[in-house]
Amino acid sequence: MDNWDEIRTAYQVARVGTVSGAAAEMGVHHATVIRHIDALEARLGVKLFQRHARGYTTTEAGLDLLQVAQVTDDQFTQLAGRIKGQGAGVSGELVVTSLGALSQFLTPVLVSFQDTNPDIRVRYLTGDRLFRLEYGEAHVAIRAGTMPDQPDNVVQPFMNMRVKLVASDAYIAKHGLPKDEADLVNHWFVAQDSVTSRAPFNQWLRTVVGEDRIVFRTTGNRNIARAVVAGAGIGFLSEFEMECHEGLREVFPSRDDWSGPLWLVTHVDLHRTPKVQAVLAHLKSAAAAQV
Amino acid sequence: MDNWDEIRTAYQVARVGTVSGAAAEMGVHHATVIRHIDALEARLGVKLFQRHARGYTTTEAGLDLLQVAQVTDDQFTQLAGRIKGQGAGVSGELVVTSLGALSQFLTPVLVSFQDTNPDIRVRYLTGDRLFRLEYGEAHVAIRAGTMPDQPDNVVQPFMNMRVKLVASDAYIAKHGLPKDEADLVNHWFVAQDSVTSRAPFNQWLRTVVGEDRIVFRTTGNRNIARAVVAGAGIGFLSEFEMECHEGLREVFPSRDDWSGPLWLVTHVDLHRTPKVQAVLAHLKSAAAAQV
DNA sequence: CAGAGTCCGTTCATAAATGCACAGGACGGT
DNA sequence: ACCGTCCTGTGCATTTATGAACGGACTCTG
Repeated sequence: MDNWDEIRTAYQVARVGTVSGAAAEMGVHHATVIRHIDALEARLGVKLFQRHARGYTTTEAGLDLLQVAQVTDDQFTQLAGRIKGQGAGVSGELVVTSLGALSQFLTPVLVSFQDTNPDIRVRYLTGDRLFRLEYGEAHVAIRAGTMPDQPDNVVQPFMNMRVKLVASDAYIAKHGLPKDEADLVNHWFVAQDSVTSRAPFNQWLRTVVGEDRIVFRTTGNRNIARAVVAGAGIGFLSEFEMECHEGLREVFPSRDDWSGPLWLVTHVDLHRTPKVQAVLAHLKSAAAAQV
Repeated sequence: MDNWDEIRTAYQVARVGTVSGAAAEMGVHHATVIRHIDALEARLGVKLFQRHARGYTTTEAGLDLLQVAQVTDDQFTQLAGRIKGQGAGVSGELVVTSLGALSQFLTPVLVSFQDTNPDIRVRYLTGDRLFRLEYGEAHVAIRAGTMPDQPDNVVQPFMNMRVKLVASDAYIAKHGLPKDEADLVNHWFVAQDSVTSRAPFNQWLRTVVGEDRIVFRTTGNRNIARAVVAGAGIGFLSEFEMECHEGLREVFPSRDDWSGPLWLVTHVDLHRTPKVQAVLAHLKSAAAAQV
């Protein structure tokens, strides 16, 4: 049973009772209606209507079709209403993904967004795996590093992820503070496990101190923070992450070339929707307040 | 929400996940699928899918459409099955209409037809008003008189409605039996109220005896029979009607030119269906058994 | 009984949807 | 790293569906 348009035509004829009336209802020529009915009946092998000069009368099969198509028409109308309304309002699911390092900052922001938009259901995804916008896995992604330039993505600058070079009180008691930048080579460091990390502060660290000075490598910012707290060495931590650990002290003033930009990335198909626009505005105002 | 075919296309894309797959499923070119989706999204103002090189992923709106259209597809499939099967089998309603005079003969025939086809629901309509085949009011009509020649009707000879000239015992006791045809002018008659009746026996009666000899006119064969039983005069009764009244005797041998032919009439749209064919065969075999 | 108003059905010109071919991009296996 | 495969997207030729117009039949009403 393909060709749903013919069913719709037959439905209108059954409802109105005449070919002309159905044609006017649908805004097409009555010859089109006749052709649709003829084609549908030929395919089914059963007459749906009895033709006479006063109009078309349904047979039993036509009556059956009328009842089924009536339900379909109602459901499609409701569907159209839902879909159109859904595009307009700020409701439904909102999926945001980011680096795990940002959860400390993003979570309260998203909670307050949900608070001002009660119809929103937030899903905040962080993970090793990159959640891909083009597969519909997220509405908004927050990416770090160089500006993404995927063709289907809309990219906006978000904020700078400022990092600080910190050490625990235990480490300082044992090794002291670095006197200046040149003194760093005499200290021990905690860093990302991936040697090829393209984060600017990691690249800076690789150029300033040798690889052999990095005595503790691990995956994930959370583990790095734990290692620094435990006194394994000096490490880069985001300012958000510092706040939730005790006994950490900045060992060196922040340099501008450590901080990498963060990008708000949305898929072009979703970018214009009010929902995405609302969350983007909320995120940007939160970023402005942060500075 | 017009253009149900585009909904169907979107449904297939949502189900399969790729434009190419949906196109193959529907037997059309994938460019057609893309155009349908674009048109539907433009009309709704909302993206139904996120496009990427690996296929199409549903948005929330697309998922909603998928669920609604899934139901629709099921219902249309079931509908097609019902309609096709209904054309094939002998079931559902069967509407037969005839002169009221034939009910004595037709009713048991139709009962036995329903007995051998338990899925049939018989509606046997008799009435003053002519039930019209072209409006779908009946599947089969039994008509008397000259052969109907409406263009959309299929006409078959059915049987001869034989009538007998009868009188009640009470009448015979009072007026005696007519000796021969010429003696009829000395008797009294019961006949149809409509002077213009074109039934052959009525025309014969009008030529043989004068109008003044018809002392009792009424409408409907049933009332004529009652009048004859009551002794109002001699009258024409069908052989079926004679059987259900006591004290009636034939006063004159039947003439061939009294009997008018009966016709089985069906609408051309319904004539080829097994249901109509089955009841036609049943009626004709019953007529053959009658003779 | 006649005329006006509807409605269906068919033919031909036109507009619209479809199919085709090709290009470009992404992914996976070798 | 390269090649093959599968996917989407677009311009152009063609088929298909649609629209316009006319004729015929019926019904209702005055």
